[in-house]
Amino acid sequence: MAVHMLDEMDVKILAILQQDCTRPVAEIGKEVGLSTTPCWRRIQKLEELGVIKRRVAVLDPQKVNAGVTVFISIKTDKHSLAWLERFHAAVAEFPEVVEFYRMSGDVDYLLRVAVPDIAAYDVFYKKLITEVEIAKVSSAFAMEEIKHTTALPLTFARPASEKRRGS
Amino acid sequence: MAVHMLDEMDVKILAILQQDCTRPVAEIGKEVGLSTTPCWRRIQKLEELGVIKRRVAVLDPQKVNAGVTVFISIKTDKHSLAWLERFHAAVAEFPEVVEFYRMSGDVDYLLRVAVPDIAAYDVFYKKLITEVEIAKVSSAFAMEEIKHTTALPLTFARPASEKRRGS
DNA sequence: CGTGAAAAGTTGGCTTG
DNA sequence: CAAGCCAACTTTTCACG
Repeated sequence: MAVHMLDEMDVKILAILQQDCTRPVAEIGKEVGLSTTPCWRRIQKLEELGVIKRRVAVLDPQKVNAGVTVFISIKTDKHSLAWLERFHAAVAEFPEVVEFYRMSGDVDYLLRVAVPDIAAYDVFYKKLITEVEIAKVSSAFAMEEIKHTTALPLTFARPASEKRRGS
Repeated sequence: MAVHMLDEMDVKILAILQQDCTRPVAEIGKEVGLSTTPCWRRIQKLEELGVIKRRVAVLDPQKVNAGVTVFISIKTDKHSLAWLERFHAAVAEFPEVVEFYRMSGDVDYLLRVAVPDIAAYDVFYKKLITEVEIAKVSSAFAMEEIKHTTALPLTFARPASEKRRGS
């Protein structure tokens, strides 16, 4: 699953695209020191390789009535594969569930849920525990979103052949 | 902070754009039953209103070497405003920190961190506790990312004037 | 809201270091 | 093989009815 080999140029391009994918290729090219075509071809390749998964609009949660963020920790006692699969599918179905992880440690699952308000959360919560029976649930509300970015940290992974050359 | 009034049409458009913002306006228009210009004008307005905050490329975490997700819970004992501000700013600075919330309940802060591997997490962790002194920290690793979307649930908030008309 | 045309950007063939 | 040039094509954007 490692990087299929991204060079510094790719990383620069990705950094820009993670910030704003509407910028014209020519402009991006200029910024990274490339003319349009080679820059465009790199972007194509990054898309083919699946490094760029998609391009999406990011909405303001407040303004679309999804401003309340709740983290739900779940412990379960069932561990059969069949149960797991149904559980995963059922939870992932809810559009309110925007993130859903299986965790190590004392909590089995962690979900982040986006809802309009506390009342809506209560409704969601009831739907959830009706649909899937789970041993222990606990909710924690976010009071303030201090940072929330879709931009992943881009560490430049030096190709193996340059391992010993240092930085 | 409420919605500045989105109708069903806006919601349809936003749903599409949250999924894929590269689709031509004409095509989106066709899908929602609108011709190019009015569809375009709606998108413009949604951008002006800040409902659409930005358009970004979503990358594959594995493929850019940021495939390990860790949640860090922090409790603090300091509560002066000055400390808070410095703390927020310092933590938000780290590119590895992709989400950062002030929470209610027994944990004060929750962060989601994206790193290449466990070793890199350790490096990050040390940087973090060096930079900001915090009372209690605990880390939980995500073993599996079952769902992770940037698409918020779009509940159609009916305008006040239609309150009593039902669905 | 629809039409239509100019401006902007994308895409890909062809050439060159 | 990777970069640059250039021209056809697609999409955006906007004035006007």
